[in-house]
Parts: sequence; C-alpha cells; structure tokens
Amino acid sequence: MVKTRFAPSPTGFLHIGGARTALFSWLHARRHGGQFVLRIEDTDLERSTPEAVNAILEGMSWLGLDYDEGPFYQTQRFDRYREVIQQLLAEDKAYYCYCTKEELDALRAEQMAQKIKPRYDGRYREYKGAPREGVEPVIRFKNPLDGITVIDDLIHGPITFQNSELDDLIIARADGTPTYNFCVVVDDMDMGITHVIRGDDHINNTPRQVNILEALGAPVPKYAHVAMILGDDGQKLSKRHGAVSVLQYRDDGFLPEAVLNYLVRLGWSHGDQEVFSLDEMIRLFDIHDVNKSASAFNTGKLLWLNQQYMMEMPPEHLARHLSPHLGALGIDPSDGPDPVDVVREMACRAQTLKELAEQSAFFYVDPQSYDEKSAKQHLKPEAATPLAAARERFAALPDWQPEAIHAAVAEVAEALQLKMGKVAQPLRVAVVGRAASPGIDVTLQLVGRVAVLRRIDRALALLAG
RNA sequence: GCUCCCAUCGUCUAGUGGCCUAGGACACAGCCCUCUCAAGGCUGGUACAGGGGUUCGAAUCCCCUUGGGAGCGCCA
Repeated sequence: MVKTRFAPSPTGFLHIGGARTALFSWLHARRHGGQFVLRIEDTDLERSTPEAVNAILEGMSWLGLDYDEGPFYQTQRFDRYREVIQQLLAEDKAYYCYCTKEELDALRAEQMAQKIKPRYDGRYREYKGAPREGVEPVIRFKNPLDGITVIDDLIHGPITFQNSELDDLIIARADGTPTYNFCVVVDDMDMGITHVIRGDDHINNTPRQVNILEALGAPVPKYAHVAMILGDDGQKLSKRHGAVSVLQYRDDGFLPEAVLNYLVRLGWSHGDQEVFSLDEMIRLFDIHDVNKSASAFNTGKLLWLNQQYMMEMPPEHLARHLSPHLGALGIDPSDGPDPVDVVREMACRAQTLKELAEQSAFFYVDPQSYDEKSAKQHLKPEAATPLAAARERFAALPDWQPEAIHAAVAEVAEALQLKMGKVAQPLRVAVVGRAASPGIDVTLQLVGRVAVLRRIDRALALLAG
C-alpha cells in the first residue's frame, strides 16, 4: 500500500513551498488509496518551537490536508534511534569518531584552501584504540567507499552518485542525540513509507539515506524531488516576499481550495485545465507529471483563481466565509441586507474575501466620505436636480424592488432629458461613496430605502453648500 | 572549488521526432456588452538560452557552452 509523509521541521510557519510538498504527498496517497502521515522533525532542540508546531498543524488543517497517522514527533522517538545506532555499532556499520569540532573545522578549511570538496577523511573509521581522553565522541556511519548509488527519482529519472563522493556522516552527536539524516531513515523505515516526496534540496542527502537504509536491510522507498518555489520576482522565497505563511493567505482572504488549486498547478498540469476540484485533483494527479524546474509564485494568478472560486461557490457558503472579514471591519450584517444577497452581487467584483468585505461595507454603513475623483465627476451642482427628483420618486414607490427602482431612475432620466448615467452615477456616488457598484437598482434595493433617502439627503445638503 | 539538479511567452504551463508558421491560462492592450465598476465574450502582441551534432525531419534525442539553483554542518 502507498504511504507518504510530510515531514516539516518546526523552525517556522508552514510556508507556501512546504504546503505544496504536503499537497503533492497528500494527493499521491489519496490518489492511490494509500495513507498520509505527518511527522514533525524536531530534533534540532535549539530551533524548534511549539509555536511553529502549532502554525504547521493549523496550516494543514486550514488547507484540509488531513493525515491518517501522526503527528509523530522525532523527539519522542529518541529511544528507538539509540537502539538502531547500537545495532549499527554492533554490526560494525558505524563507529565512534573522536575528532573535535576544531579539528574538523581545520580539516574543512584546509580542503577548501586546496579547492577540493570538504569532507570527513575517515581517520577514525578503523580506529581500534582506546577512547581519546577528554573528547566526547560522535558516531559516524560507515558509508561504502566505492561503487555507486542510484536514485530512481520519480520526477527526475535516475540520478547517479559515486559513493566515493560521500563521506561518513555523523548519525549521533557528542551529546548522544541523533541527527537528521539518520532519524529520517529510521522513521521512513519504521513507518513503512513507500514514497518520499520532498524538496529537491534533499537530492544530495538521498544517497546517504539510501546507504543507511541498505545497511539496515530496509526497503528503499521511491523518491520524488520537487523543485522549489520562487518569489513573485523570480528570486528565492524569503521574508521580503511578505505573505509566505499559508495562514497569512487565510487572513488575507483567500479560500483554501483556491490556494490548493493554485499550488497544484505550480509544477503540475493536466493538459490545458486550470481549475480543479479536490476530487479532480485526486483523480488526475500523477507525481510522474510533475515538472523538474523551479517555478515562480504568481500572486496575480492566485488572485484570479480565488475570484473564480468565489464566483462559483454557492452564495450561502461564500457569505459564511465572508463573515469574519466583515467582523474585522466592525460590521454586523444583521443591521443590513442579507450577506447572501450582497455576495451574489459582489463576488465578481472582488478577488479576496477581505476585498469583498471592504467593497461591501457600504451596504451596512453610510459612506464616511466620497471618493474624491467620483465626487468631482458626478456630485456636481447640476446633479442636484436628478438627485432630488429621484429622491422624490423613491419616497413614493409602493414597493422597494429592483424593477420599480430601475423604472423610477429611467423615468427621472426621461423627464429631465438626461442619459441614464447622468442620474445613476450621482445616485451611486451619493449612496455608495464611489462610482463603482453593482447595478444601481439592486444596489439601492439592498441598501434599503431608509438609508438610500438618508444618503441622498446628505449629498443634496452637501451640494447646496 | 567539488558533486548534484534545472533551462518553452513577463509568469504558470501544453508539447515526449513530423499534427508546431509552438497551444492554453494569468497579466497587458483594444473592441463588444453597459447606468458605473466588475464579470463575460472576441481580438492582439510577446517564448523553444547559445552552439554543435544525430535524423529525410528537432522545442522534443546526444554533447559542449552559458545562465540559474542546491548540497558539501555535531541544521533540517
């Protein structure tokens, strides 16, 4: 059975690159009816934080990437790592190395100076002497000295490494704690991981891990190394790019399904299709179809996708998603039109929930000021007549429905020999505060007659000076 | 420096030797629709990094160059 894992280290939030790796792993498992496990790689006690763990868990749950096992924490598996290390030691597949950090640094500096690849020279590999005084030894893995290790990468195809290029890596520190490359191997083995999908910055670690796996007599999983994601500017993703945490996207008003859809298309495609439901992704996703090259994150396209999702989503759902963003603006929708009706009209006019809330605020609160340009253009002295005429008709309308409102506006235009725009635009600015909104009839209907009359009066007062 | 990876429009990508005078999407421009802004529809411009091969034929296969990136930790 297929079993994949996502194994972030909790030294920061779940960023967009990690989220895509998680998505690919999740998709691969789901697609094959397998299992997906979450493992927190927190062996770096210095840099791991509980806040980061929470951020990762929260990010996963917001995206809806559920796991069948875990979260496992490597810090809770130290006994198991120690056990495997002892086994390796007993089988002469690992050994104590008494080099000090200073000696290692010196060796590295020397090699760099000679312009050769810095690496451990194996000086304690066959050491049979007594433990060196005053040095807490580390434990190193005995990497094969010759031969080749081939990774048959699902994305890249075969990648060949000379074992002679690999040195004897440290699997346990002087304080006895195990290191990353070793823990990964033990965990992948114990957890029965069949497919390792991860960033391509791990390609160079893979032959070492394969060699350890083989020393342990464990089956070697299939590997798939996914290229990294670049920032909008094509540069490596960094703090400078702003919203790098997936939770930031949530707060900025993106829908998780839009983010997922955007992410899956970064490096993967299915012909010309751009929009995929979750079910389609699961059905269509194939790790073999993933691109080898890095791709740049394009916020513009995410924005477009997010809007597509907002427009397609049932208004009832959209309204629910909108409510926290309305709340953030201090708006209580119960004071005005049903958000479901608002959202039906506004979804095609905003790209994020946050923007949707901002654009929709006028339905609930009178504009605090008029957009300068719009007011200058439409709230001119000559607008007073149509505004007043419209106000009069509105006040007398027997029923406050779009059809009636539209007819009233048209009548005013005709009576005054004006084009529709000369009536609708001043009305719009007076009621909305700016020159952009849904059709004037629905807009006014939703705002409500009382508020509309009040806002017109205010504009009229302003025009009267 | 050494090892490994990568290379089609500005961006995401289609393309696995002929269907490619290179297709789609985002963005951009124009037009249509129109009471505004959107949405939607239509139209347009822009790409196979360079050089060698292989082949009747190369975006597709091979080599080199160039340019990016990663790794070379008692970090993950």
